[in-house]
Amino acid sequence: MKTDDFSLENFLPYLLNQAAEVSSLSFQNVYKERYGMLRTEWRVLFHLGLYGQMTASEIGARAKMHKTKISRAVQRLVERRFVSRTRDEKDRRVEHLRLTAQGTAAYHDLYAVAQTYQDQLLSQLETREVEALHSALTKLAHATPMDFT
Amino acid sequence: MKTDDFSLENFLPYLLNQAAEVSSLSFQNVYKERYGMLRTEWRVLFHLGLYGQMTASEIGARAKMHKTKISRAVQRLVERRFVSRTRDEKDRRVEHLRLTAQGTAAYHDLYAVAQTYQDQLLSQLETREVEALHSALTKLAHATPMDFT
DNA sequence: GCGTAATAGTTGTTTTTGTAACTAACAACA
DNA sequence: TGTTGTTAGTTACAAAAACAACTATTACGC
Repeated sequence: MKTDDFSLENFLPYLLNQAAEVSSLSFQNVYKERYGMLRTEWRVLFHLGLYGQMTASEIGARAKMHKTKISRAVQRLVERRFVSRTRDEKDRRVEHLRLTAQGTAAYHDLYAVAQTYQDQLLSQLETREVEALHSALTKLAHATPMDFT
Repeated sequence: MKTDDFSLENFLPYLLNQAAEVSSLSFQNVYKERYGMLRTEWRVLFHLGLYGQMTASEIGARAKMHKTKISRAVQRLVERRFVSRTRDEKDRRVEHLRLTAQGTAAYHDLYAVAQTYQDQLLSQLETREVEALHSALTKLAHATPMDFT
């Protein structure tokens, strides 16, 4: 399908960024105000909440976040007692991360908010839009970058 | 429609951000390498290219960009002779921005790239996905933020 | 007109991110 | 073993974004 009426408003990267920004904002306010977290920290928290114990690399691979981002996010989460780290016995380069009790509480709280929020977001859309949106975004998020140079 | 299988991978803000990041990257490389532009600058350029002469405020309103971002983007674009500014005669607070010849050339070049890029992106999707994606993103991008506090 | 508020845009300072270089630990293999 | 390469994670520095305070100009109410 060729784009004939190309303009800024339907340039996909632009539109995606705008939609992402707008739809992230309200949730961002919650984890920021309640727990003083940044986006990177919230992501790490959710990964640990959903998948249990993980290493920084594993989180990075799954979330497509650079390791320095994760390193700093983990550092702050540890400082604030949301996450604990333990060195691996076999391979002493590796650190296992897990939520503390406080981290788990925060996770559960934010999880509930996220779910409510998601429902509100999706209620603005029709069922067929939701389905197509989901599959389209998943494809795009996993697409390999193209080379234009 | 209630979300029952809620997880990180289908949390809309998260998914949107990932898709936006991935799909922006390749195009970002082009305007960065060819013209040394940042995302904010590229956006301003495209607004001026598409809509002709505009003021900074008008661009801000349309692109939902904060005025400081625009101010600095314009500053750099003017320095590099992509954009020219002229004070309004009636209201001397206002500046009218427009592309220079060089700016227009860059715009046309990037416009072509964007169009090709868009076609490649959309070719990964099915027609019904493209349509639903577009309408869903437009709705989300213009939705009013919710309050959770 | 005069004081106050509003608007357009800029500047300064602090956070956050990006990039690259780094340390520490392990692996592979001559 | 010892040398080379790889991987996990950190740190340091530069680039960019966010936020607040600022100047200049116009609008408004009286």
